[in-house]
Amino acid sequence: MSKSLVSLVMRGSQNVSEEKRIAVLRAASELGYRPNEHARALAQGRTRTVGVLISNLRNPFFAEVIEGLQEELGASRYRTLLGTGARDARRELGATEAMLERGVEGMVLLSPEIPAEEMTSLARKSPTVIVGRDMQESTLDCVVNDDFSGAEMVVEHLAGLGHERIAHVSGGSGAGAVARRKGYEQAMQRLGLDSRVVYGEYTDEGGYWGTRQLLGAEPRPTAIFAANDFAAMGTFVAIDEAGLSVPEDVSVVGYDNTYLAELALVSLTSVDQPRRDMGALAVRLLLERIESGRTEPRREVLKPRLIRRSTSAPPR
Amino acid sequence: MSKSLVSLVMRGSQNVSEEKRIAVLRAASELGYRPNEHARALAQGRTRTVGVLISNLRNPFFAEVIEGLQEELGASRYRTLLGTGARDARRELGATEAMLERGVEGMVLLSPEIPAEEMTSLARKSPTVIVGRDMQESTLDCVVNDDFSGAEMVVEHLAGLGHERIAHVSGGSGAGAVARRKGYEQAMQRLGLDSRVVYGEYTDEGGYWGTRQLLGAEPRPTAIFAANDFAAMGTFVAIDEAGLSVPEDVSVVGYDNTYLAELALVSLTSVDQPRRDMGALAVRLLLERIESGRTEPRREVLKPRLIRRSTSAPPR
DNA sequence: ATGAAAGCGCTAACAG
DNA sequence: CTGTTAGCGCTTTCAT
Repeated sequence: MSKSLVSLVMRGSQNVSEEKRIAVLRAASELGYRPNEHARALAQGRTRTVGVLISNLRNPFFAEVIEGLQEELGASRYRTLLGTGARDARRELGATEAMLERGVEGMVLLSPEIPAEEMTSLARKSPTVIVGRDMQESTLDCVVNDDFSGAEMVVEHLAGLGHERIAHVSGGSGAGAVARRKGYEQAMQRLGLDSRVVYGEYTDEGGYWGTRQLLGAEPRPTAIFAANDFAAMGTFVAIDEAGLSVPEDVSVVGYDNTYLAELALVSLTSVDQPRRDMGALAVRLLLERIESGRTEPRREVLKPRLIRRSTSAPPR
Repeated sequence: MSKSLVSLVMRGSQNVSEEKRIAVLRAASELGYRPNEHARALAQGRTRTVGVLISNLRNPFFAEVIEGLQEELGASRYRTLLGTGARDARRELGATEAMLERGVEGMVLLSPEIPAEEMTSLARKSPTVIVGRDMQESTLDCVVNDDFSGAEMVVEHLAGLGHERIAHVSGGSGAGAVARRKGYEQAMQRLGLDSRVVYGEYTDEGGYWGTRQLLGAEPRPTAIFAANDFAAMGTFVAIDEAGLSVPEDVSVVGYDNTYLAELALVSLTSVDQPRRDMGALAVRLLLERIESGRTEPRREVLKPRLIRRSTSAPPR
């Protein structure tokens, strides 16, 4: 019973007699034997592991993306190596470096803050795909949702309910915020309505202050498209403070369809990004590079969908 | 310029001439050299890595625990290996197995669902500490918050405001739910008040249905202690449906002080667990086992604190 | 201060 | 079908 025999058994080779196989497996479990990944990686020169960088663990957006990711990865018999960035570009880079030292064969970066140039040089070292941050003219693969058309859907939905004064609290410099604003503006224009945008942020404070501005001027909007669900939470507060109510006086729509939107207390109409699909697609792109050696960049834009809930209704 | 020289330089040994050191470093950066963790781990026979199992990525509770964890780990020059369980005991076990194969020197499990026996046998293979799940009479280390006294604090707070009919929507079989209920009951009894507990869950639905029961019977409570913040969200809905308002008619207090509680829209009085500290403490316990070889189990119980916000006020 | 050589636990030819 | 042998890239004695 030599090492190679054990090795064959552990990898489930066909060329082993049933007798030996059983003997090996029993011995292994009795001795509590566990194969050593490091030795294996070293000998094989590969790891079948891909690194996944979570820029910010607090963002509930990622959980589902990662589920989609891991499912697809598991199906291809790859393992995952998770890293975190604490939403700081330097730490993110440190995390990618650590992953590379651990021999990942490729990386998926979830909404990284890493500057574009550094990203390009990263991608030269190892196949890389970005999720949730648009890399327009890059050599990198990315998968994003179509913020532009998501915003259009919001406007169409509200206009369809009869709203004309539809305002937008933007997401400032957040990921996708510009596309959401542009989608809003273009849809408004197409429908012959006047745009009204105030600067905000992807936070409830941002939504709050933006909405205060909107409600402070006449004529006030009958509907507000908040840059994301968090901002929408702030919008509610400002509306309430103004003595108005949702959706009777003002309709509110968010973006991202986080579980905030799902809470019965909130029941926010919002735009859903296909998170699991985004994760799965990212893996497929990555494996194309790893296994088929594709090199020309691809940019996948997934269609979001509007989830109607209680915060949008026809104007009075 | 031999391999050993390079090795010395890479680890910053003193016994290298300045000349050679520079030469090596320059060559390394020119060639894009990156040390191979696997080879290193194999040669050294150790990894300076600890595994961290996140049972459920969706739970926002973990982000801060992990920050505390990683900070403390970094300070001791250890690295982190993250694994996820998707709140399923079998997957969690699979994840721990994968970590072990990757040679972690110990593990921190965050609110794992793994059955107690399996956990014990796990801990025999590798030093292990549990965070967020109480292992009363176990051979394992654990760090938890004091759910019992947290619940007492809630009751004292509400009683201090003048409430007498204080009800509790329990967390059913969730982690810490029993201790929270007992703390509530004991504090009520000590204050000479009648307990009223309905069975719930750690979800907004659980809070909703529990609260409906409470409000359906006379005399209705003037304050409700929900098992956690999510349940409190459901409590709000039920109170609203009953035509009552918070905190005028009914005060509400949650537990965990998640960011839900912080949202201006919610502004929920809640009990805060010292999450970062819990993470840091877990690491210290683990390192004691790894480096000092401690074997007798320790159970650390951290005091939570009450965060007063807008949902608790004196009764009418 | 630097180089040579052995070996960590495994896999991958190759031989039997 | 099973055993032998030679590395994978690094660290670690031990010489020089």
